[in-house]
Amino acid sequence: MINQDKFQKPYNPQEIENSIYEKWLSSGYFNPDNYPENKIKKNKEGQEETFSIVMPPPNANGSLHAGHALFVTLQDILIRFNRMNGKRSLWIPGADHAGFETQVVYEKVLEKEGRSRFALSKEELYKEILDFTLSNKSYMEGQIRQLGASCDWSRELFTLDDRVIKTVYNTFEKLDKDKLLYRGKRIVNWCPKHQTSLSNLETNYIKRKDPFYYFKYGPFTIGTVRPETKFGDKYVVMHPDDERYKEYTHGQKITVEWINGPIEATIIKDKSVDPKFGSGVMTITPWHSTVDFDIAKQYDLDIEQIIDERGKLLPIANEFAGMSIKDARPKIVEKLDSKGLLIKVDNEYEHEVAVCYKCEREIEPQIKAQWFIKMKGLSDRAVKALDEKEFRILTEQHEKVFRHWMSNIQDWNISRQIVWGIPIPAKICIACDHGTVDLKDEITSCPVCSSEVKRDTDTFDTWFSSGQWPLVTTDYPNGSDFQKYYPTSVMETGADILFFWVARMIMLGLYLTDQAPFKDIYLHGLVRDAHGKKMSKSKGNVISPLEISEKYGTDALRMGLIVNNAPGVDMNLDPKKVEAYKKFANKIWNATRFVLERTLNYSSSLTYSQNITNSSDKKIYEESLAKIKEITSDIENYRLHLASEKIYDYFWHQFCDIHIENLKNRILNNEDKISAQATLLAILRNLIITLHPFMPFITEEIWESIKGENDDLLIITDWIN
RNA sequence: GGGAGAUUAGCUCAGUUGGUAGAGCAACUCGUUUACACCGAGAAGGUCAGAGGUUCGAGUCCUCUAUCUCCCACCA
Repeated sequence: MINQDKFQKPYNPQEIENSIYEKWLSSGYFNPDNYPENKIKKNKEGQEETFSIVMPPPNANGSLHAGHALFVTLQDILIRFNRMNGKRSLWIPGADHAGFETQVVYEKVLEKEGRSRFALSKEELYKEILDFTLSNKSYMEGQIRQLGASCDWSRELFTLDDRVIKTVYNTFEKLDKDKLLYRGKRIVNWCPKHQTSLSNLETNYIKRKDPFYYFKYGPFTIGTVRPETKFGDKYVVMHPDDERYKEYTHGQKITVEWINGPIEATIIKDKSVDPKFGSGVMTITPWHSTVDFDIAKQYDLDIEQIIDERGKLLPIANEFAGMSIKDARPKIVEKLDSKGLLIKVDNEYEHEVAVCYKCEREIEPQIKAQWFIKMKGLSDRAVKALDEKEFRILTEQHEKVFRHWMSNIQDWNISRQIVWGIPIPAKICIACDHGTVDLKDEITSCPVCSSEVKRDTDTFDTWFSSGQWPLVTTDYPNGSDFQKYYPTSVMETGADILFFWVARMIMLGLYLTDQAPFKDIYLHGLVRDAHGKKMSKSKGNVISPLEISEKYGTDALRMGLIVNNAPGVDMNLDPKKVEAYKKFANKIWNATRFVLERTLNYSSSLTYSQNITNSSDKKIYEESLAKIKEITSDIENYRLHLASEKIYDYFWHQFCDIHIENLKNRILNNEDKISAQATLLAILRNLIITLHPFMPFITEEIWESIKGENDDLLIITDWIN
């Protein structure tokens, strides 16, 4: 029976969205276990067809932003489409504790309250961040629901759940056994503010002009922007073929006057020095420079720490000890100048300095004992998998970037000196600093020197555990989901975390299962404001997807996010565009009302197309089916930006503007009326089905009024094929 | 230093395998005709950055130039 009362009022998304979502939830259809058996497609081998997506777990440390709204929309469209196409479709939601990211957010909270993380014990800090994260997590889940995500909440996983930790620990141990893990004293990117090491990906480079100083160093001239590191410089390096310095030999010792009096310097000849840069001579500071460290290691030179973890000079700096770099630099230059050792200053020197990607404080390279994963073999396997099409990257430009990064990969530092994360299960020798993997917490003495050991206090880089996300969410290695849904169908996420996350998931997935964790990779770009500007709080141009959704409706927001927004490229979100799709929702609503008013004598959907007898009606019906076929093919090939545009255009400018306009006169004038009515109803029904993945709320609401007696919810209704 | 990409209507962007350019917004004219003014009808707007080339045919493929954007990276 058709209920048309509700169509007397304009469409109001706020009134229906919550109840529709509740209806879906109580139907159980978000969970593929509840999929009606008779609808499931089987492949040639008689196996059920499945479709699966692992949701990139949003960081549980704030509200959802436009990027989240975009990925929810894209993934929900794919899931709904495949669900309607007879596949058991699983979308696994999650929440990310987001280690360093969240700790940084929480430190800002502390700062506002005038507190410091360093005044808290590790346990206290962990507890506070956990409470903060869990409350954000439930808030965030509500927002994902508001966006219409048809994910299976019964399978939701948090990145600190026991199942995750267990898998991560086993992987850590396996890497150790396979000799892909080592603990090494190496130069790491050290952030003096956050007091932790960072991976290369967590550093940015900013262009800066700094004074470049030339100093007299014995018979040589050396150049530097960092005089404060030069206290311990007792090696002077030049290219072996540099004619200017041929009188000096490798290993030769000379005495030079330096900052705090005369020192003995040793000549090193090494090809890494560029004779064309400056004077072609440099001194090295191995503790605080990667290049210098490599040279020092090669020739087995002494390595001395000059600057501590807080960015202050150590006792080696004599009268400057305890001073910060910033304060000390001009004073050191002054002293060198007064000793007649300053030759000149170039104030126009432009270079790039590494900074912490969160606080922009200059990275202070330090030598630290950290856990590293050898990446070369893992990356080779990933590239081979790509070559052999074990998975594909749908956007060509990203495939190129991926290959480039993979072939230049470096070992991965997975240790972080923060409390908010998964503790590294290892023991460290107090005497020799040797690290031993110890999942069961049973090792009490160092296997190398038998000395006492302590627990490693570091935690894993978040991305080490996230890198195993498709495994843990499908319950690797023995869960039935793992058998059924791994490898997943598609990984849809932001192009900005291609290296952070996608690359690591591929490498770890291949390492553990010999299968890439997903078949297709769909990457979306950044969501910018209406004029292509990056959204930022300071610019005040942040568009909250939840506000937009409340104002224009979730369906309109979803359309605004995807129509004509091509995969892989940055996209602009213009509220005016969303408004246009709010009008579209209203158009759909009114068109439905009109069609129902003129066709009330039809109540069973099954008879619709059978009553199309007029030959021109048949033709437009066939044309509508052809259009749907085209749209279907676009969705199957991830061209959602085209599919959404086509369904919009067809509904409005063909179905409404032309077909309804023409047929309504025939109905009024009683010319082949039944065929005209049947045509309108049949096309409307098919279009509502086709629109559903894009605009799930309004279509489900309309479906209630147009479905046949034997039809279930639209979410589970068969696609038009 | 290395890499990837962009340049199409006033603005923001589509254009899938090469076949005489499309959408939304803005602006213009007309229209309240009984689904819808959150509307309809109509008109306007582009030598597809520039120059060469391949082709019967190029926004689409190739080369170069200009401008812009992003990513990666241990040159003192």
